[in-house]
Amino acid sequence: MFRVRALSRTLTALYDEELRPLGLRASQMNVMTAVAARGEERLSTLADRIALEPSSLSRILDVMRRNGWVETVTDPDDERARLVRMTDAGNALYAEAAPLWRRAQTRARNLLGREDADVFAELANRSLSRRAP
Amino acid sequence: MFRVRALSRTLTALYDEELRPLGLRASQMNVMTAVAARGEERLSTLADRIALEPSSLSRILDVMRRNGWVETVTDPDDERARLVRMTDAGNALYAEAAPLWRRAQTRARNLLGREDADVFAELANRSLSRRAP
DNA sequence: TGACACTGATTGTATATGCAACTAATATCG
DNA sequence: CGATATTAGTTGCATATACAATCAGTGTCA
Repeated sequence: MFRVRALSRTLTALYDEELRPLGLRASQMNVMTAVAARGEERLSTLADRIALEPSSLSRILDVMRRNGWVETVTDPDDERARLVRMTDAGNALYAEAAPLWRRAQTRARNLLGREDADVFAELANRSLSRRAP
Repeated sequence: MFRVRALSRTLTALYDEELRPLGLRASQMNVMTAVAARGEERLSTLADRIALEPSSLSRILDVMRRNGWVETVTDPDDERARLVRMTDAGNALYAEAAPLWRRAQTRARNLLGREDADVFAELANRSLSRRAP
């Protein structure tokens, strides 16, 4: 547990370092990747998909909205819900971030060891899908 | 990377939940375990050992000190340095936390899958020892 | 349809975390 | 020795994260 947390801190620092030139953080990249992949999506659905509490996601979106990378609109089908979507600026940034992200991935793989990284990803996938009964 | 972070959040929530009756958090348990294992130790050494920035550790220790679980004294051999040690209250709490911790461990192993958990721990160990060149 | 339960999101509060800047103390070098 | 570089911690600032409480819509059921 301590190990997973330490690894999480270490990897986050590594990715943050690579993304710093764009003023983007790992947590935001996480959200951005999810939004970019799905297009418009509800906050709660998104939160669930990336294993974040809605309240945490709400806070992260505040920052991203302030930076003009995403926007949130009220769902016309349910006025309680908010739909999250990328802005043009967000998409542009996302494209810029891709190579930096890949560089971070490479560094992370080197840190973990090339084969171990795959095993790791696989295990994490299984664990996370098993989560949330 | 997202997966490691998600797993870290998930596990942290699980451990926090078990430890909540004692008002203890996973991050604090991490520090407490390290201090209990080593006895008196410098903040910077401790920080390095658990892969935390000194500034982060400093903040965590503030809370723990406020709760009376640890104390920090100036190192007589180097007045810049601070030595961290457990208090009696801290040791008592640590003992109380042990069974809750074990319960959390069990739940975590079930979540990860018994064998996978071992592989995971092993991989994380290797990665972390490889860290910090 | 009107009261009440339920759901989606936000906000209050607290801790965690890290980088950069700063302070205090020690080490180093001319 | 004294100026300077280095090192140990702390603090300012910003973000991340979660739980609990709250607010605002929706749904349900008598």
